[in-house]
Amino acid sequence: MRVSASLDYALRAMVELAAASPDGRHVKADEIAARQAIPTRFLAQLLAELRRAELVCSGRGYAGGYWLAVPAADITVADIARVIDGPLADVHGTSPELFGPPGVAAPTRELWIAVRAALRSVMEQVTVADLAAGSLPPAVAALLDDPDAWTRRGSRSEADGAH
Amino acid sequence: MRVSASLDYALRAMVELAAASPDGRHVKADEIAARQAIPTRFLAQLLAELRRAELVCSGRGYAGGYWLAVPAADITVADIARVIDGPLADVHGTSPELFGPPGVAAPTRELWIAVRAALRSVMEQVTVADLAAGSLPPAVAALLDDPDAWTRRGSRSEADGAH
DNA sequence: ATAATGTTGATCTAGTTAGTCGGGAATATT
DNA sequence: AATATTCCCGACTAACTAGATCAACATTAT
Repeated sequence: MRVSASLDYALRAMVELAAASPDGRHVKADEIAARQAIPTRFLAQLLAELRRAELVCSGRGYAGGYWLAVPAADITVADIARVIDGPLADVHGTSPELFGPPGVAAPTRELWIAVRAALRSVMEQVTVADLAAGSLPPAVAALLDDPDAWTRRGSRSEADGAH
Repeated sequence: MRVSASLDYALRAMVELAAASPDGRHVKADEIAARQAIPTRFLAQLLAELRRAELVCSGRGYAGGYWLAVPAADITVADIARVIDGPLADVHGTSPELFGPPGVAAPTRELWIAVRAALRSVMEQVTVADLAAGSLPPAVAALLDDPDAWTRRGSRSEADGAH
């Protein structure tokens, strides 16, 4: 899974807005761009997409800026990903359930559906409120308990047992 | 997560080889291409990559073709994905654990690590032997029990409770 | 008015994806 | 030895996407 720059930027921007939302503050694009080291013009495009998707609101002029359109606890990472990157999972162009590999490879369809389900189990559970508060939901945080989760995996597995 | 044509093709080719492996049969590229509706020349490139990664072996001439270099039960989907597409997860260029988002967005790092862990929990568990046999490991098959896993998700969540 | 801010659409570059092609090298059959 | 069959390798292309920038315009508080 490749997390695009757009999604990373958009998510971080949303966390900034979530952090400001308890006070009802409006945050300017420039402010977010500076705090998160995001190219200003590029961020503006992303915020426009989020606005059209009605995840954020905006206002112009002196008191302008951006703020969340709904409570931070109601916006999941998956919501943002779908706005910015389209469907969570697709198998070279079609969605997994419409994908029909022939012959003996037919079960790869179930594989991709399972992958999507696994992805959803994280991305639909974590909200921008969680991220702004710095605490992931228990079911997700549990994935981080395994110290193995924090290490990069080599090209080939080393946990083959005897070989 | 976008599953590239390359990964889809390579995985299906590996399942074909796994299905032939109990008999020790060599399978020709053309044969796989025909059975799986994959462009022949393109498939040949992918098989060459898999050979360089020592997942398959090849031979030329009349009795030529491809066969698995190791038992099908030792080759996971993640192994193939890493050969064809590189690391399972990266956050616009760097691996999740090296990623250091500033300020209030810092916890997005843990998010991406959790996403990677979720991905691994499927892709490192399923082997090409499982796929060739048509039965996923119990822990993965459990993800498919929820009928929700089989449906596409709309742009916005409908499970908001009251709103 | 005017300065600050968001909005829109065009544009640009570099890289990736998906795929093709030609010619060569190895191997088994005849 | 000749030949048919198969894999091997590198170059090539066309289309698309990602990432980013810019100019001009619209809106709003002071």
